[in-house]
Amino acid sequence: MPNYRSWPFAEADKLIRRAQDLDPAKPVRFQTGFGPSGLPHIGTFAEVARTTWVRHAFETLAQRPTQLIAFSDDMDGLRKVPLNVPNREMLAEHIGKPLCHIPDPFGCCASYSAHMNAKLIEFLNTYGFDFTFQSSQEAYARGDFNEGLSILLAKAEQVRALIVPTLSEENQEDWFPFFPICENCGRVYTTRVTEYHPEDNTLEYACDGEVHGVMGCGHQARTSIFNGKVKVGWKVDWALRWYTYDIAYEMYGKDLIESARLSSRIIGVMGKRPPIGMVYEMFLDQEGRKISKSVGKGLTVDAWTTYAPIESLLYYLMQSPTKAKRLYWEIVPKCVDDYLGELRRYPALDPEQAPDSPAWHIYNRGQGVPAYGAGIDYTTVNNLLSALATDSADLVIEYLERYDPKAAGYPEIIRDLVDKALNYYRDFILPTKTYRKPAEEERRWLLDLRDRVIEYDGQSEDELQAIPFDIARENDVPAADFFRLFYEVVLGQDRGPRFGAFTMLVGKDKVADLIAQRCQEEPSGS
RNA sequence: GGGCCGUUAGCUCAGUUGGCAGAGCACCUGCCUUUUAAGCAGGGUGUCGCGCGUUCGAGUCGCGCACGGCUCACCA
Repeated sequence: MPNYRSWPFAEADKLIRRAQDLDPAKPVRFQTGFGPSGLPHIGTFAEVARTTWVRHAFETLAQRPTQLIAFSDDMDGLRKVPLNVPNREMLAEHIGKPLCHIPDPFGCCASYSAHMNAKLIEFLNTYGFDFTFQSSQEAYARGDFNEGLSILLAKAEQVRALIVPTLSEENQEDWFPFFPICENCGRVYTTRVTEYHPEDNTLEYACDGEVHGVMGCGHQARTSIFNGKVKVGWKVDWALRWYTYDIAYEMYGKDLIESARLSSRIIGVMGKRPPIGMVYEMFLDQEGRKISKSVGKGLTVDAWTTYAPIESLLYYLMQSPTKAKRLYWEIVPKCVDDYLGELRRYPALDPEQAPDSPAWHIYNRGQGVPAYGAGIDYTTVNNLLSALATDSADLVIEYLERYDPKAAGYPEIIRDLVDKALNYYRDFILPTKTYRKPAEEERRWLLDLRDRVIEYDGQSEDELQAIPFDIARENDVPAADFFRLFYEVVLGQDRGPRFGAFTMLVGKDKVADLIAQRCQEEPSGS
């Protein structure tokens, strides 16, 4: 078997050993988890993308079927109201209740978590990930966890012995792995287990706690632990999912290292082994701070894919997942160019080397890696765009194909680059353009330029290029100053393309119109 | 205090199994008799954070240390 070095294969190797004693008839399960209290963000995207790459590497090496479960913790209670959602006063009334039992603050779905789950599914589908969505609430209600819950209740003291030492002193005494949902007020964070009965899988609770200023209702009852009447606490929940679905692989951020360690010991108590785990680093913003889920700091997936090809984002996520990386716009162009470099290199790789190329992973195990032999890169397109000061993709592409005839051979990639660069130009460059008003003398020179361009009836770029030089010489103006005048007044910037080539491609009439338009505006602004 | 990551050119960072230290940007010089050029050609004396070790050979491997950052030490 070939010895691939890229990290998804290294992970797959570990998983192969882990999966040896699993039922070969069943798919090997991968999991990613989400907290539906907020909207999906780049961390979510990264986790699914990276897990998918390990999954594909594993399938390639092991030739076994796999499944990726995207698990949503929608039974978790609402602890505090997020800052970035509407109807916050309504939500405040529901603090302490499971997210799946709280109305949708956006008003369109059956519940708060249903809204977030729908967003998550939509988000992942947009990028074509293959996954099986699983709601925690549905899994509890359906009884998926009943067997595991029964074991946990029987071994509650052992679980307590693992968790309690990690808690603050005031929480140690009352802590119990199970969190009953109060059948009276519906809250899960205000209940306290008072007795438990492993022999019939029930427990007794009192709803007399407090969460963020909200008091329990005082209700007391005895309830079954099955079918969603009771959930288990966080680290126990994680172990329960691993146990129930035989999860063989799950990656997580470094902030969950300690949690994963505890969950691993809990599943050990339950009698199974934890999945292979991989720790990835957090994403940081430009100042090196962790990107928050609730605040829109740093670059979003949406922003990246609006202004650059999505493959460049995947390429970025492929690079060293265990290294903290700052995420801000300035890194994107380099990523795009590096990604294009991978495409250029790919066809020449030996079949044995190809699976270690980022392109192989990004394009579904090397299926459909597009050819790219042009020299055009994203930086080129951006520079050209700012020189041309145009919003016409066709014009830009014409220029590119003149510059590098090979570009015509890869129309899809070129078109995507231009479209994305144009989006960036429109949103960030164009609004900052300032068109200088010409002085009276300058205005005459420019109108002279316009007239001579209209009169010229040849097809020579060089002859067109000679016109501004003639005008500059005749009026005793340095050529460089005259060109800058043209750019500042007509294009709203201090640099630009060669006049001759620009005029030929844009069209004489269009250039003449632009000049006339800018020169007509009176200095007084009347 | 536990854990994780980092420290390589002015800046941002590559450096794959140990084998002559790299890229982009920035900056400088020159060129096309015709731009302040999406242009071309040149331009790098780097304590690879420090020390010790392994090795014929270490940016790379091992141990120790320093500095910076993040994360957990509430809760899920």
